Amino acid sequence: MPSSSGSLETSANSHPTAPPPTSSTFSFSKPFMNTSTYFSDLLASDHYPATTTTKAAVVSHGFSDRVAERTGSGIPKFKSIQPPSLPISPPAVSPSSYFSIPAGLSLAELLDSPVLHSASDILPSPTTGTIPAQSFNWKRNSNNDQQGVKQEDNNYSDFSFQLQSQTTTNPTEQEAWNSMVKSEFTSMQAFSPEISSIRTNSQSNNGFQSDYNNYNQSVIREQKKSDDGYNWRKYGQKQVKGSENPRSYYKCTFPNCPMKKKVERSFDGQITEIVYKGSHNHLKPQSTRRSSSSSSASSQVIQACNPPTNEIPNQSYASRGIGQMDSAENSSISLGDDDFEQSSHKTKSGGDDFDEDEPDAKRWKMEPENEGISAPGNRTVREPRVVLQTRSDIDILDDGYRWRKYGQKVVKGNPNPR
DNA sequence: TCGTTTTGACCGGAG
DNA sequence: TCTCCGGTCAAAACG
Ligand SMILES: [Zn+2]
Repeated sequence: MPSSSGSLETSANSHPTAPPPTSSTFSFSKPFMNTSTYFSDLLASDHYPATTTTKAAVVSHGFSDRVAERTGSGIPKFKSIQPPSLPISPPAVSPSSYFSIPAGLSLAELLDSPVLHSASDILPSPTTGTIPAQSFNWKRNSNNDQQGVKQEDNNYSDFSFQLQSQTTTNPTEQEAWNSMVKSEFTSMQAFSPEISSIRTNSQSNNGFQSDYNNYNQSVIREQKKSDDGYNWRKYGQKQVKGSENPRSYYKCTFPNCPMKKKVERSFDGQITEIVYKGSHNHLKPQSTRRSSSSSSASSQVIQACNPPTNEIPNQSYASRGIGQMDSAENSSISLGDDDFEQSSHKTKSGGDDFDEDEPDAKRWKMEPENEGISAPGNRTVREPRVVLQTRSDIDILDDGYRWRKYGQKVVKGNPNPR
Protein backbone atom coordinates (compact mmCIF):
# COMPACT_ATOMS: atom_id res chain seq x y z
CA MET A 1 0.00 0.00 0.00
CA PRO A 2 1.38 3.08 -1.16
CA SER A 3 -0.23 4.95 1.44
CA SER A 4 2.39 5.65 3.78
CA SER A 5 5.61 6.04 2.65
CA GLY A 6 6.12 7.67 -0.05
CA SER A 7 5.74 9.57 -2.86
CA LEU A 8 5.22 7.87 -6.00
CA GLU A 9 8.21 6.96 -7.72
CA THR A 10 7.67 7.60 -11.27
CA SER A 11 10.90 7.95 -12.82
CA ALA A 12 14.10 6.38 -12.51
CA ASN A 13 16.29 9.18 -12.25
CA SER A 14 18.99 9.16 -14.54
CA HIS A 15 21.20 11.85 -15.47
CA PRO A 16 23.94 12.18 -13.23
CA THR A 17 25.23 15.49 -13.19
CA ALA A 18 28.67 15.95 -12.40
CA PRO A 19 29.01 16.71 -8.89
CA PRO A 20 31.60 19.00 -7.92
CA PRO A 21 34.42 17.12 -6.61
CA THR A 22 35.11 18.49 -3.39
CA SER A 23 35.84 17.16 -0.31
CA SER A 24 36.74 19.44 2.12
CA THR A 25 35.67 20.64 5.26
CA PHE A 26 34.12 23.83 5.31
CA SER A 27 32.03 25.45 7.70
CA PHE A 28 30.33 28.59 7.16
CA SER A 29 28.03 30.54 9.06
CA LYS A 30 25.03 32.04 7.66
CA PRO A 31 26.45 32.07 4.35
CA PHE A 32 25.16 28.74 3.89
CA MET A 33 21.98 30.30 3.23
CA ASN A 34 23.39 32.28 0.59
CA THR A 35 24.27 29.42 -1.40
CA SER A 36 21.78 28.02 -3.60
CA THR A 37 21.80 24.82 -1.87
CA TYR A 38 18.55 23.24 -1.29
CA PHE A 39 17.78 22.42 2.16
CA SER A 40 15.90 19.43 1.30
CA ASP A 41 18.80 18.08 -0.36
CA LEU A 42 20.74 18.50 2.66
CA LEU A 43 18.35 16.60 4.63
CA ALA A 44 17.24 13.95 2.44
CA SER A 45 19.30 13.66 -0.47
CA ASP A 46 22.30 11.93 -1.28
CA HIS A 47 24.30 14.87 -1.57
CA TYR A 48 24.67 15.21 1.93
CA PRO A 49 25.14 11.84 3.12
CA ALA A 50 25.33 11.74 6.68
CA THR A 51 23.03 11.52 9.45
CA THR A 52 20.64 14.19 9.74
CA THR A 53 18.43 14.77 12.52
CA THR A 54 15.62 16.96 11.95
CA LYS A 55 13.52 17.95 14.71
CA ALA A 56 10.44 19.34 13.70
CA ALA A 57 8.45 21.31 15.87
CA VAL A 58 6.11 23.23 14.06
CA VAL A 59 5.51 26.44 15.25
CA SER A 60 3.16 26.40 17.92
CA HIS A 61 2.87 24.23 20.72
CA GLY A 62 5.38 21.83 19.78
CA PHE A 63 7.75 24.49 19.61
CA SER A 64 6.83 26.07 22.76
CA ASP A 65 7.07 22.83 24.42
CA ARG A 66 10.47 22.35 23.30
CA VAL A 67 11.32 25.67 24.43
CA ALA A 68 9.91 24.80 27.69
CA GLU A 69 11.97 21.77 27.80
CA ARG A 70 14.99 23.60 27.04
CA THR A 71 14.27 26.23 29.40
CA GLY A 72 13.42 23.78 32.00
CA SER A 73 10.13 25.30 32.52
CA GLY A 74 8.78 21.95 33.21
CA ILE A 75 5.74 22.52 31.25
CA PRO A 76 4.43 19.36 29.92
CA LYS A 77 4.50 19.08 26.27
CA PHE A 78 1.56 19.91 24.32
CA LYS A 79 0.11 21.76 27.09
CA SER A 80 1.25 25.05 26.24
CA ILE A 81 0.29 26.08 22.92
CA GLN A 82 1.38 29.15 21.44
CA PRO A 83 -0.69 30.59 18.75
CA PRO A 84 1.03 30.13 15.57
CA SER A 85 0.61 33.56 14.59
CA LEU A 86 2.35 34.81 17.53
CA PRO A 87 5.91 35.36 17.21
CA ILE A 88 7.55 32.85 19.19
CA SER A 89 9.92 34.31 21.42
CA PRO A 90 12.28 31.89 22.64
CA PRO A 91 14.14 32.37 25.68
CA ALA A 92 17.05 34.37 25.29
CA VAL A 93 18.41 33.18 22.21
CA SER A 94 20.15 35.24 19.83
CA PRO A 95 18.24 35.88 16.78
CA SER A 96 19.16 33.84 14.00
CA SER A 97 18.28 33.64 10.49
CA TYR A 98 14.91 32.88 9.30
CA PHE A 99 13.60 31.11 6.41
CA SER A 100 10.32 32.03 5.24
CA ILE A 101 8.45 29.05 4.22
CA PRO A 102 5.40 29.04 2.20
CA ALA A 103 2.68 27.76 4.23
CA GLY A 104 1.73 25.14 1.89
CA LEU A 105 4.82 23.22 2.25
CA SER A 106 4.95 20.10 4.11
CA LEU A 107 7.95 19.17 5.95
CA ALA A 108 9.09 16.96 3.31
CA GLU A 109 8.54 19.54 0.83
CA LEU A 110 10.49 21.81 2.84
CA LEU A 111 13.17 19.44 2.78
CA ASP A 112 12.87 19.16 -0.83
CA SER A 113 12.52 22.60 -1.65
CA PRO A 114 15.19 24.99 -2.16
CA VAL A 115 15.85 26.75 0.86
CA LEU A 116 19.10 27.78 1.63
CA HIS A 117 19.70 30.09 -1.04
CA SER A 118 18.95 33.58 -0.65
CA ALA A 119 20.15 36.85 0.05
CA SER A 120 23.53 36.58 -0.79
CA ASP A 121 25.03 39.26 0.89
CA ILE A 122 24.44 38.61 4.38
CA LEU A 123 27.46 37.74 6.16
CA PRO A 124 27.51 37.22 9.76
CA SER A 125 30.39 38.37 11.64
CA PRO A 126 32.63 35.48 11.89
CA THR A 127 33.99 36.36 15.12
CA THR A 128 31.10 37.71 16.90
CA GLY A 129 28.68 35.43 15.47
CA THR A 130 26.27 38.14 15.11
CA ILE A 131 24.30 37.91 12.10
CA PRO A 132 22.43 40.62 10.56
CA ALA A 133 18.87 39.93 10.70
CA GLN A 134 18.26 37.83 7.84
CA SER A 135 15.26 36.56 6.44
CA PHE A 136 14.93 33.91 3.98
CA ASN A 137 11.98 33.24 2.05
CA TRP A 138 11.07 29.80 1.53
CA LYS A 139 9.76 29.46 -1.82
CA ARG A 140 8.60 26.64 -3.66
CA ASN A 141 10.06 28.05 -6.65
CA SER A 142 13.58 27.82 -6.56
CA ASN A 143 14.41 31.09 -7.72
CA ASN A 144 17.20 32.83 -6.47
CA ASP A 145 16.76 36.06 -5.09
CA GLN A 146 14.47 36.86 -2.58
CA GLN A 147 15.81 38.59 0.21
CA GLY A 148 13.66 39.98 2.66
CA VAL A 149 10.77 39.27 0.63
CA LYS A 150 8.32 37.45 2.49
CA GLN A 151 6.67 35.54 0.01
CA GLU A 152 5.66 36.00 -3.33
CA ASP A 153 3.34 33.33 -3.96
CA ASN A 154 -0.06 33.86 -2.97
CA ASN A 155 -0.36 30.34 -2.36
CA TYR A 156 1.89 30.32 0.42
CA SER A 157 1.28 31.99 3.53
CA ASP A 158 4.23 33.18 5.10
CA PHE A 159 5.75 31.42 7.79
CA SER A 160 9.17 31.64 8.76
CA PHE A 161 11.72 29.08 8.98
CA GLN A 162 14.53 29.82 11.12
CA LEU A 163 17.52 27.95 10.90
CA GLN A 164 20.56 28.27 12.76
CA SER A 165 23.45 26.25 12.20
CA GLN A 166 26.54 25.72 13.96
CA THR A 167 29.48 23.74 13.21
CA THR A 168 30.60 21.26 15.57
CA THR A 169 33.80 19.65 15.40
CA ASN A 170 33.53 16.63 17.30
CA PRO A 171 35.76 14.10 15.87
CA THR A 172 33.89 11.32 17.23
CA GLU A 173 30.73 12.20 15.77
CA GLN A 174 32.25 12.89 12.62
CA GLU A 175 33.48 9.51 12.23
CA ALA A 176 30.28 7.90 12.10
CA TRP A 177 28.42 10.64 10.66
CA ASN A 178 30.42 12.80 8.60
CA SER A 179 28.13 15.57 8.36
CA MET A 180 25.36 16.52 10.45
CA VAL A 181 22.64 18.86 9.91
CA LYS A 182 20.37 19.66 12.59
CA SER A 183 17.29 21.53 12.45
CA GLU A 184 14.30 21.50 14.46
CA PHE A 185 10.88 22.05 13.44
CA THR A 186 8.04 22.58 15.59
CA SER A 187 4.82 21.50 14.41
CA MET A 188 1.58 22.93 15.08
CA GLN A 189 -1.01 21.11 16.80
CA ALA A 190 -3.65 21.93 14.52
CA PHE A 191 -1.93 20.38 11.76
CA SER A 192 -1.63 16.88 11.20
CA PRO A 193 1.50 15.18 10.61
CA GLU A 194 2.40 17.35 8.02
CA ILE A 195 4.46 20.12 8.88
CA SER A 196 3.51 23.23 7.43
CA SER A 197 5.71 25.53 8.98
CA ILE A 198 8.99 24.84 10.14
CA ARG A 199 10.78 26.98 12.35
CA THR A 200 13.94 26.12 13.73
CA ASN A 201 15.02 28.73 15.86
CA SER A 202 12.22 30.26 17.19
CA GLN A 203 13.33 33.50 17.78
CA SER A 204 10.76 35.75 17.03
CA ASN A 205 12.24 38.78 15.87
CA ASN A 206 13.19 39.59 12.53
CA GLY A 207 9.72 40.35 11.94
CA PHE A 208 8.78 37.12 10.60
CA GLN A 209 5.83 35.48 11.86
CA SER A 210 3.90 32.84 10.44
CA ASP A 211 0.60 33.88 9.38
CA TYR A 212 -1.64 31.54 10.97
CA ASN A 213 -4.48 31.93 8.73
CA ASN A 214 -2.64 31.58 5.63
CA TYR A 215 -0.74 29.02 7.22
CA ASN A 216 -3.68 27.06 7.87
CA GLN A 217 -5.02 27.37 4.49
CA SER A 218 -2.05 26.42 2.73
CA VAL A 219 -1.03 23.64 4.82
CA ILE A 220 -0.10 20.73 2.86
CA ARG A 221 -0.33 17.44 4.28
CA GLU A 222 2.59 15.41 4.53
CA GLN A 223 0.60 12.58 5.63
CA LYS A 224 2.19 9.42 5.61
CA LYS A 225 4.67 10.10 3.15
CA SER A 226 7.43 11.91 4.35
CA ASP A 227 7.60 13.99 1.55
CA ASP A 228 11.10 14.46 0.88
CA GLY A 229 10.64 13.22 -2.56
CA TYR A 230 11.85 9.74 -1.95
CA ASN A 231 9.92 6.64 -1.32
CA TRP A 232 10.32 5.08 2.02
CA ARG A 233 9.35 1.85 3.54
CA LYS A 234 8.88 1.54 7.21
CA TYR A 235 10.71 -1.39 8.62
CA GLY A 236 10.37 -0.88 12.26
CA GLN A 237 9.02 1.18 15.02
CA LYS A 238 10.12 1.43 18.50
CA GLN A 239 9.57 3.36 21.58
CA VAL A 240 12.80 4.89 22.43
CA LYS A 241 13.71 5.48 25.93
CA GLY A 242 13.87 9.04 26.80
CA SER A 243 11.44 10.04 24.23
CA GLU A 244 7.80 9.94 24.57
CA ASN A 245 7.36 9.62 20.93
CA PRO A 246 7.69 6.38 19.08
CA ARG A 247 10.43 6.24 16.53
CA SER A 248 9.80 4.79 13.16
CA TYR A 249 12.50 3.42 10.91
CA TYR A 250 12.34 3.80 7.20
CA LYS A 251 14.41 2.63 4.33
CA CYS A 252 14.46 4.07 0.92
CA THR A 253 12.59 1.76 -1.34
CA PHE A 254 14.84 2.34 -4.24
CA PRO A 255 16.72 -0.84 -5.00
CA ASN A 256 20.02 -0.98 -3.29
CA CYS A 257 19.69 2.41 -1.87
CA PRO A 258 21.24 2.53 1.54
CA MET A 259 19.44 5.59 2.67
CA LYS A 260 17.53 5.28 5.88
CA LYS A 261 15.77 7.57 8.14
CA LYS A 262 14.15 7.45 11.46
CA VAL A 263 11.28 9.61 12.36
CA GLU A 264 9.77 10.45 15.64
CA ARG A 265 6.29 11.68 15.76
CA SER A 266 4.36 13.07 18.56
CA PHE A 267 1.14 11.53 19.56
CA ASP A 268 -0.74 13.77 17.34
CA GLY A 269 1.24 12.71 14.42
CA GLN A 270 3.52 15.61 14.17
CA ILE A 271 7.03 14.97 13.30
CA THR A 272 9.32 15.85 16.06
CA GLU A 273 12.52 14.53 14.73
CA ILE A 274 13.90 13.05 11.61
CA VAL A 275 17.27 11.53 11.29
CA TYR A 276 18.69 10.53 7.98
CA LYS A 277 21.40 8.06 7.56
CA GLY A 278 23.36 7.44 4.49
CA SER A 279 22.61 8.90 1.19
CA HIS A 280 20.64 7.97 -1.81
CA ASN A 281 22.46 6.41 -4.62
CA HIS A 282 19.92 7.56 -7.07
CA LEU A 283 18.18 10.67 -8.06
CA LYS A 284 15.10 11.74 -6.42
CA PRO A 285 12.21 10.11 -8.05
CA GLN A 286 10.20 12.46 -10.02
CA SER A 287 7.35 12.90 -7.87
CA THR A 288 3.97 13.04 -9.24
CA ARG A 289 2.64 14.20 -6.08
CA ARG A 290 3.65 17.66 -6.54
CA SER A 291 0.90 18.88 -8.55
CA SER A 292 1.55 22.45 -8.50
CA SER A 293 3.56 23.75 -11.27
CA SER A 294 5.67 25.58 -8.94
CA SER A 295 6.38 22.57 -7.04
CA SER A 296 7.36 20.66 -9.98
CA ALA A 297 9.54 23.41 -10.93
CA SER A 298 11.20 23.30 -7.69
CA SER A 299 11.75 19.70 -7.87
CA GLN A 300 13.32 20.01 -11.13
CA VAL A 301 15.52 22.56 -9.87
CA ILE A 302 16.51 20.44 -7.14
CA GLN A 303 17.53 17.76 -9.32
CA ALA A 304 19.42 19.95 -11.45
CA CYS A 305 21.22 21.27 -8.58
CA ASN A 306 21.91 18.04 -7.07
CA PRO A 307 24.02 15.87 -8.97
CA PRO A 308 23.09 12.38 -8.59
CA THR A 309 25.48 10.76 -6.51
CA ASN A 310 26.56 7.39 -7.11
CA GLU A 311 28.41 7.27 -4.11
CA ILE A 312 27.39 5.41 -1.31
CA PRO A 313 26.98 7.32 1.52
CA ASN A 314 28.02 6.34 4.55
CA GLN A 315 27.39 9.31 6.22
CA SER A 316 24.50 10.46 7.90
CA TYR A 317 23.58 13.81 8.88
CA ALA A 318 21.34 15.02 11.40
CA SER A 319 19.37 18.03 11.33
CA ARG A 320 17.40 19.27 14.05
CA GLY A 321 15.29 21.98 14.86
CA ILE A 322 16.35 24.74 16.63
CA GLY A 323 14.96 25.97 19.61
CA GLN A 324 17.76 27.72 20.83
CA MET A 325 20.96 28.12 19.42
CA ASP A 326 24.06 29.31 20.38
CA SER A 327 24.25 32.76 19.93
CA ALA A 328 27.76 32.62 19.13
CA GLU A 329 27.72 31.01 15.92
CA ASN A 330 24.48 31.33 14.58
CA SER A 331 24.54 29.54 11.59
CA SER A 332 27.45 27.93 10.34
CA ILE A 333 27.29 24.82 8.50
CA SER A 334 30.03 22.59 7.77
CA LEU A 335 29.60 20.00 5.22
CA GLY A 336 31.22 16.76 5.23
CA ASP A 337 33.30 16.26 2.38
CA ASP A 338 31.76 13.27 1.22
CA ASP A 339 28.48 14.29 0.99
CA PHE A 340 28.71 17.32 -0.69
CA GLU A 341 30.42 16.02 -3.39
CA GLN A 342 29.81 12.73 -4.27
CA SER A 343 33.04 11.30 -4.40
CA SER A 344 34.58 11.36 -1.27
CA HIS A 345 37.59 9.73 -0.53
CA LYS A 346 36.18 8.96 2.61
CA THR A 347 33.74 6.67 1.43
CA LYS A 348 36.12 5.20 -0.78
CA SER A 349 38.84 5.02 1.59
CA GLY A 350 36.69 3.03 3.64
CA GLY A 351 38.47 4.16 6.51
CA ASP A 352 35.63 5.26 8.25
CA ASP A 353 32.94 3.41 9.15
CA PHE A 354 30.64 3.91 6.70
CA ASP A 355 28.40 1.27 6.76
CA GLU A 356 27.56 0.96 3.45
CA ASP A 357 24.58 -0.39 4.08
CA GLU A 358 25.55 -3.27 5.67
CA PRO A 359 23.98 -4.36 8.64
CA ASP A 360 24.86 -1.28 10.00
CA ALA A 361 26.08 -0.40 13.18
CA LYS A 362 23.30 -0.53 15.42
CA ARG A 363 23.28 2.83 16.73
CA TRP A 364 23.17 5.67 14.48
CA LYS A 365 25.40 7.69 16.32
CA MET A 366 25.19 11.30 16.35
CA GLU A 367 24.67 13.80 18.73
CA PRO A 368 26.58 13.00 21.70
CA GLU A 369 27.27 16.27 21.13
CA ASN A 370 28.56 18.69 23.13
CA GLU A 371 25.90 20.72 22.10
CA GLY A 372 23.09 19.07 23.61
CA ILE A 373 21.76 20.27 26.74
CA SER A 374 20.66 17.57 28.83
CA ALA A 375 17.15 17.68 29.66
CA PRO A 376 15.85 16.60 32.88
CA GLY A 377 14.16 13.77 31.36
CA ASN A 378 16.90 11.96 29.93
CA ARG A 379 16.69 13.06 26.62
CA THR A 380 19.24 15.28 25.54
CA VAL A 381 17.80 18.40 24.44
CA ARG A 382 19.55 19.58 21.53
CA GLU A 383 20.09 23.00 20.60
CA PRO A 384 18.43 23.77 17.53
CA ARG A 385 20.67 24.36 14.76
CA VAL A 386 21.75 23.06 11.56
CA VAL A 387 25.11 21.60 11.38
CA LEU A 388 26.82 20.11 8.51
CA GLN A 389 30.16 18.80 9.19
CA THR A 390 32.82 17.68 7.03
CA ARG A 391 35.73 15.85 8.08
CA SER A 392 38.26 16.81 5.71
CA ASP A 393 41.04 19.06 6.46
CA ILE A 394 40.93 20.62 3.21
CA ASP A 395 39.75 24.08 3.00
CA ILE A 396 38.83 23.84 -0.50
CA LEU A 397 35.25 23.77 -1.13
CA ASP A 398 34.28 22.68 -4.33
CA ASP A 399 30.67 22.75 -4.11
CA GLY A 400 30.22 24.52 -7.24
CA TYR A 401 30.07 27.85 -5.64
CA ARG A 402 32.63 30.40 -5.15
CA TRP A 403 33.63 31.27 -1.70
CA ARG A 404 35.70 33.98 -0.37
CA LYS A 405 37.42 33.44 2.88
CA TYR A 406 36.90 36.34 5.12
CA GLY A 407 38.47 35.20 8.26
CA GLN A 408 40.09 32.45 10.18
CA LYS A 409 40.08 31.80 13.78
CA VAL A 410 40.98 29.22 16.27
CA VAL A 411 37.94 28.32 18.15
CA LYS A 412 38.11 27.05 21.61
CA GLY A 413 37.55 23.41 21.82
CA ASN A 414 38.36 22.88 18.26
CA PRO A 415 41.86 22.12 17.25
CA ASN A 416 41.25 23.13 13.77
CA PRO A 417 41.13 26.70 12.78
CA ARG A 418 37.84 27.80 11.55
C1' DT B 1 -1.11 -10.42 -5.95
C1' DC B 2 1.94 -7.24 -4.24
C1' DG B 3 3.87 -3.69 -1.57
C1' DT B 4 3.60 -1.59 2.87
C1' DT B 5 2.72 -1.45 7.82
C1' DT B 6 2.65 -3.54 12.25
C1' DT B 7 4.91 -5.52 15.91
C1' DG B 8 7.29 -8.88 18.75
C1' DA B 9 11.67 -11.09 18.63
C1' DC B 10 16.34 -10.91 17.89
C1' DC B 11 21.02 -8.91 17.36
C1' DG B 12 24.75 -6.61 18.98
C1' DG B 13 27.12 -2.32 20.63
C1' DA B 14 27.88 0.14 24.80
C1' DG B 15 28.49 0.63 29.54
C1' DT C 1 29.85 -11.31 31.62
C1' DC C 2 25.56 -9.11 32.18
C1' DT C 3 22.21 -5.77 31.25
C1' DC C 4 20.28 -2.12 28.66
C1' DC C 5 18.51 -0.48 24.68
C1' DG C 6 18.67 1.12 19.81
C1' DG C 7 18.25 -0.88 15.42
C1' DT C 8 16.78 -4.58 12.35
C1' DC C 9 14.35 -8.69 11.00
C1' DA C 10 10.49 -10.96 9.44
C1' DA C 11 5.91 -13.03 9.78
C1' DA C 12 1.35 -11.60 9.79
C1' DA C 13 -1.90 -8.21 8.77
C1' DC C 14 -3.46 -4.69 5.92
C1' DG C 15 -5.04 -2.17 1.77
ZN1 LIG D 1 17.21 6.26 -2.00
